[in-house]
Amino acid sequence: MTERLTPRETHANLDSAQDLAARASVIAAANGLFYARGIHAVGMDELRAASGVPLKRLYRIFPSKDAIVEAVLLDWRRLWSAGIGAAVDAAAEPKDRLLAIYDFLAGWFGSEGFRGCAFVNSFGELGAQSGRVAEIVREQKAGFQEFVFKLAAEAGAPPGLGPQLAILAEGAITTAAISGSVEPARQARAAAEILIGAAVPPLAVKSV
Amino acid sequence: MTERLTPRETHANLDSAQDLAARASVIAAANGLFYARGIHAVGMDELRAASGVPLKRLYRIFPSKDAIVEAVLLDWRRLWSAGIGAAVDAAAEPKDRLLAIYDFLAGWFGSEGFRGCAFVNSFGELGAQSGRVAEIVREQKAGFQEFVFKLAAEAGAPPGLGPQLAILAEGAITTAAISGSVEPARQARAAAEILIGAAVPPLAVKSV
DNA sequence: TGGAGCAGAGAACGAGCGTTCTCTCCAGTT
DNA sequence: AACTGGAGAGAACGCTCGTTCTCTGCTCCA
Repeated sequence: MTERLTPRETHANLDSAQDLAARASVIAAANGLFYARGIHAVGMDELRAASGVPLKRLYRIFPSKDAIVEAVLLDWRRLWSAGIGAAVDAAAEPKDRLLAIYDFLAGWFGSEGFRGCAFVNSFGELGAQSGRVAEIVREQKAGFQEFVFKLAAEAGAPPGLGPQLAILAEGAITTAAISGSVEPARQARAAAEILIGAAVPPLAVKSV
Repeated sequence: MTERLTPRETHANLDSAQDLAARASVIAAANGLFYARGIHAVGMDELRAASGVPLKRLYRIFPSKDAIVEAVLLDWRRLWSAGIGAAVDAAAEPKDRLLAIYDFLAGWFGSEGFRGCAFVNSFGELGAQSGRVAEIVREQKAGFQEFVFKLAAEAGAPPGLGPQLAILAEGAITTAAISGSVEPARQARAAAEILIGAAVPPLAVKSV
């Protein structure tokens, strides 16, 4: 497994490591720029300047801008899953885990540079032209629906609750993005509490 | 008031009428093309071909493409208000008027060429670059919130219900656009029924 | 130490777009 | 009937952007 490498091979390996670092740098830069300003609005030269990766190397790592867009979408998916997963896992009770979604949203909406759902924005901008973008966005949204669905099931709710809570979250994101207010998160949370209460009668009622 | 016009003035007036017709034709064409494919993706030449209005006249009527975008956004607002207004007015009972929103959405989601909310799409594509676009979209969404708020008030609901129902509608639109399904309208409707029921206890309860 | 090859910087290229210009033709005036 | 003003068609212009190419210089092997 651990073979001897000639100096040239070592050099080649170092190149790969550099490529990996450059790749990460490009994705990080593109992530921020695409989210803040949209995808067409950010040119390759700006990406080069922001990432510090020369154009030549950039095109060696990614065959085209489309490939960068795809990589960034996948990175957004990873970040979103990690963020909301951590927020939900910080709660123990099934109902609190559901409500943690909206608390997570409130924090996000209030954060610097919040500009709505990156997937929805990309879909609006490129979904009609790029099948790959539309596909990734669909997968992301289906994954979130599934995530909420499972949390709802763990709370003992009937299957109808999951989609309702997911729609509330989606609507809160869009509304917050356009209005620039954090309120939609609280409003969605209040609605979710009512829907959860209606779907999962509290045990306390039975014991009374 | 009804002055005599020289033939040249008459001609000038006819020109104005032609401009009006051309304006309507351009907006109608742009409306369909922008919605289906996005705004950057549609060039002025395509707009000329689709509307039948020569480029020269087009630029006499609208100073720039941005002006066309703005006119189309205002047209979308008019169409949306008229559509949802008619749907709501077809119902008499306050609660039914609220629920009519989601039935209207179901019909829209199932219609040919549905691609989500034109305002949200435009906002995602241009909101970061064009302050005017962002402004119109914000106004449109604020207007819809107000519309739902008034309907909720007429149903005797506390002020919290309006935003919740608006968020549900918004979430349903986005979810339907990405998933391509009509289901979100039904799911949002079901959630709305529960929220309305919780906010406005039925009179029947009092009479029992 | 001489040479080979690759990296980086940035110019160059080609396509697409918004906008303007030119040329031709026709309607209406004198 | 000659002329003028404007309309239409489409070429042209200038700019941006994705992508590729060229040139310079450095680093690693013999």
